[in-house]
Amino acid sequence: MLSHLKHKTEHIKAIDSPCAICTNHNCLIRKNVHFPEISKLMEARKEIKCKKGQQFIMEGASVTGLFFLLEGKVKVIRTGLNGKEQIVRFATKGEIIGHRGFSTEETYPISAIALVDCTLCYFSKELLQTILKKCPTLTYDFMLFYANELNRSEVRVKTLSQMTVRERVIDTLLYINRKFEQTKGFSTLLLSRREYADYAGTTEEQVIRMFSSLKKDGLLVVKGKRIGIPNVELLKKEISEHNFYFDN
DNA sequence: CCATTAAGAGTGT
DNA sequence: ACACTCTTAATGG
Repeated sequence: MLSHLKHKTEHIKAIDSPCAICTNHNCLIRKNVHFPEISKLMEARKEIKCKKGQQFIMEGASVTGLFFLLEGKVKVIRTGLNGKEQIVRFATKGEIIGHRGFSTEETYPISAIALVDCTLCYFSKELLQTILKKCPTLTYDFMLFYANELNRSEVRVKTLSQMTVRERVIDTLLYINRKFEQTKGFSTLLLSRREYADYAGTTEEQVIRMFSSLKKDGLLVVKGKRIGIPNVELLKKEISEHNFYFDN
């Protein structure tokens, strides 16, 4: 996949000053670009193009670095009990991928697969660690990020263990809805029913049945892979009756 | 461009 | 969970 680095014709400007002119203002590196130490990171930055369906992090592989998603959409999965894949989270532009392996782990606990063509910024583990020791605001931003991620995963435990199938599917739909943009009332992220199931912790069939059930109730608009929520507040009410609702 | 095939969606048991 | 039908997307000549 490093062969894509050869094709640099598109972002010639970006090579001189990659992070400073980056439009991705959510990026933690971008936010702290005023630190002189960051320039080392910018120089060592590797831009990786990843095609749809391509896996760029392999579960169990030794950790070499960390990815920032510059453009695209990614699913982060981990292998479940009977080889079933479980979708841990989805990632949009600006998000960090592979951060769990970054800490003290030797190997990545997750796999990451591009859902559309992606552009990734790659930083080596060693370099990032030395920069973090010298750049407190960057380290603080990382800490906030990790704290948020921990909260997210704790909420997830509750969702998966205590919600009904119907509630989990609705929760998944709302999660996708708030995380990804929509055009003309439909989500820009196209997922298979299987992928919805892998996130909601159900089977493909139950997702299909739940979709047609919600469609019948007028809570969901389904046109093939295009999924639309006509009234988000109404759908939220379906799960907020018996559950506290968390935006994560 | 059309035809064949593969993949995914949907439904009943 | 499985088997089956139907629809849609991909491939190849």
